[in-house]
Amino acid sequence: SAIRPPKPTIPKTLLNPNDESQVRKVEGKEIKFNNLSKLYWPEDKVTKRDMFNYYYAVADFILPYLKDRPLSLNRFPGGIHGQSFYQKDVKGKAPDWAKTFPYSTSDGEPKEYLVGDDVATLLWMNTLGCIEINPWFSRVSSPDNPDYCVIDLDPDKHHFDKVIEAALVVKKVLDSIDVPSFPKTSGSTGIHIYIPMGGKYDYDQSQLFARIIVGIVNKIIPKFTSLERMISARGGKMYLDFLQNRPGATIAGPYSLRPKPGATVSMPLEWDEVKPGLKMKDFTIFNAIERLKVKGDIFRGVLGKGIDLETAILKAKELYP
DNA sequence: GCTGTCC
DNA sequence: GGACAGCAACGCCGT
DNA sequence: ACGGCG
Ligand SMILES: [Mn+2]
Ligand SMILES: [Mn+2]
Repeated sequence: SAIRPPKPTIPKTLLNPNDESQVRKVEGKEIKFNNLSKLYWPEDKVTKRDMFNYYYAVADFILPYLKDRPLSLNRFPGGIHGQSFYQKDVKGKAPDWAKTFPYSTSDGEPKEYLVGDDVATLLWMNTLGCIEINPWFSRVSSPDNPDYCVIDLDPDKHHFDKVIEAALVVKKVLDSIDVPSFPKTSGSTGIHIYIPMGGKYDYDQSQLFARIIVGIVNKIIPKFTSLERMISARGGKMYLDFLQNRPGATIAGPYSLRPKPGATVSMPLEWDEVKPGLKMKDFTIFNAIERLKVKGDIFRGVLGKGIDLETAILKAKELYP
């Protein structure tokens, strides 16, 4: 029979429930785990140890979405209510076995992103206080060509039910032009809708496509959605964020924990689950693993064959002149 | 959260 | 060992 | 040149 990738499995927990500091070899790579009883989500009594055990358990499911992607680190060393900060440059700081991706900022300083690879890299990133995972939309082998386009629904003050309503309009528009789409909760307030691009186009083209789609959606539901970047110009409406499709920009990836009360997870959904009654807190560190056991990874189409942009844009122009 | 420095 | 200080994004675009 | 934005 054909060789196929091994089915994802869920291992036993990595860390014992007692010791505050533990050292483990993960696939031959040594990682130190400290302050394991620190309450990262105090309201939910979820500790840093729980976070490591979660990511270790779901690693098989998450890693395809991290492998070969530069990672923006969003660090919460003091837990979800502590001071947080971003970090991109890990030059000279990552373990020697970790992969990195060189880049330079406008001032010309040579720097290096951490690059997603294996479970050791994932857990080392977690030791820095990275609760959530923010991977690029493209991989180092082709950094200018995203694997997917994202439509990011940012509700501001709107109820989650309105996000669901907007998501279903996005779905209807994409269906009408025969473009596949994959929704997930953000774990914070919104919904992310991914469209597979297959690395065939660049970020400008991907963003232009997202702009076309949200333009159509906004024409259908102008009363509560906006395309304005400036918050003050949105008039309290939900932001249909297409600008996130640009080099170096990120959103929390699938199965990522979020630094929010409830210890929510950015959870991939079936479209038939996107309906009134769906709640952000339906998916948390407490039930995500059980759901993965039952449903498996329902998001992999995102990394599959990309759409044909010319055909899709033509159909859109035809149907929505 | 980690590293290096200083006592 | 313990107490510290220092350090940890980025580019676009409107004004 | 600065600040808002994600
Ligand atoms: Mn968002
Ligand atoms: Mn956004």
